[in-house]
Amino acid sequence: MIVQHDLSKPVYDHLKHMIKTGELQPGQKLIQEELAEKLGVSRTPLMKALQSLEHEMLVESKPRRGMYVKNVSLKEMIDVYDCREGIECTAVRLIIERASVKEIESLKKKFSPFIKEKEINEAKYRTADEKFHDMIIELSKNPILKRMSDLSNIHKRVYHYGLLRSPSETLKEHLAIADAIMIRDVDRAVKAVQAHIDQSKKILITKSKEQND
Amino acid sequence: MIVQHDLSKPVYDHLKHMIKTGELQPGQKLIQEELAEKLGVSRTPLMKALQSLEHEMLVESKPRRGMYVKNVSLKEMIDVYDCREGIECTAVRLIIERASVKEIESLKKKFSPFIKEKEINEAKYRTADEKFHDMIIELSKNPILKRMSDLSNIHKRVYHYGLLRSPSETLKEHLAIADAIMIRDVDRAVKAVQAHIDQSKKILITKSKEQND
DNA sequence: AATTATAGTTTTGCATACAAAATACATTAT
DNA sequence: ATAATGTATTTTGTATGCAAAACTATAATT
Repeated sequence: MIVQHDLSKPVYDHLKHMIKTGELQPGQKLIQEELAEKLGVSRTPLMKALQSLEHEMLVESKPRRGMYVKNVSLKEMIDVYDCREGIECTAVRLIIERASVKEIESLKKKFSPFIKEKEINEAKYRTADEKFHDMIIELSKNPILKRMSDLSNIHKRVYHYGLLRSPSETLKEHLAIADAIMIRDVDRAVKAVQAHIDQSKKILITKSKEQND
Repeated sequence: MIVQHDLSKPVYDHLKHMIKTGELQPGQKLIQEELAEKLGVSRTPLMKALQSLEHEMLVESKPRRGMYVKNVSLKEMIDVYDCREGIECTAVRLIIERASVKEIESLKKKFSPFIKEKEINEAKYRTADEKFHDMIIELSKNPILKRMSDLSNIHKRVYHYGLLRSPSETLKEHLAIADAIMIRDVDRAVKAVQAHIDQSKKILITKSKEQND
């Protein structure tokens, strides 16, 4: 038997992946024994992993009823976007304060492959988008901010509602953020982040209104 | 035996209280069997509660070593303050957007008992201070922001470092925040929040520098 | 005397057993 | 046929058993 120091960690990673890929569908009930057997562990480390995912809002616990893959509503998604505005603005402030030129350059590089292209590969762009926002949090070098960001990781599932805006549209905004950070202009960077998030939020609000008709 | 739907909830509350009051001291190791017996439960619901507290950064887990009451460093406290700036600015934005006049008035009322007093009772003021900041989060009516705020609840333990600033000094700032929200002036409210937090952060940074000498 | 080795103890992390709650199913009554 | 009731099954939440890791204390070695 393999000696593991913390079985719940690989289980956590695996479950997260299964949720992200849709192998576990939103709303799906997670039967402990069944899942535990599938992953080859007992219910103890499985539950520990599920609790972590619950804290990240990827999983929902209904007491005495069970655990379910979280079904993210448009309302919640809007709430998440409101939060991210605060989180990312704080992050860019900190980056401008403490990140090196090299680090900031690596930020912009995330999008350089797309600048000259006419037809942007959506999947690739989406990955770059995610990494860009992740990197903003990383470069702020604030572990607590990172944890808060993880808490709203469900925002990455916004794609379940389809791509909100075209890459050509958001690419400009992403570059504007990176450029403002590069010249260490806090006000401009904050405004660029706010504009970027607000635009996407607007789409969500429109969709939300449509849904309620 | 009393029928409980979720034993870990009361255990969680109890532990949180024990940490807040200092019955469990920062840095103290939490021995599972010992604590479980003391609280009259088994290790299973105890561990569930401890994991929740770990996510809130009130408890720290060292793998294979055990759980410890978190010892908050000045560095971390500064990180928390940086985060709270983002969180609370977002909150006041949302409050101005969606809170009723009545709700906003209740915010300011938190400090009305202190306005005319010459000598402010520190303990009472501290409680009002906590409730004021809690209420800012509540009134934003964003459950995810609330969770993020809970994640940085350790900031409430800043008092371990002594009262950072005099009530007479911060009272003005608190009222300025409330007033700006009252007249629904976003820019002013945001600036008031930033000024308030930055002032306290400055003290922390000074203390931190002193410590490193 | 200080450091290392070793035996014994404690404590963690995982697996599992078990009772109570929730759910599914079948039987009866309307 | 539908609703209601009772029974069987599944599943959760808690307790507990057990092996391996970590810790402690004592003895051995330099």
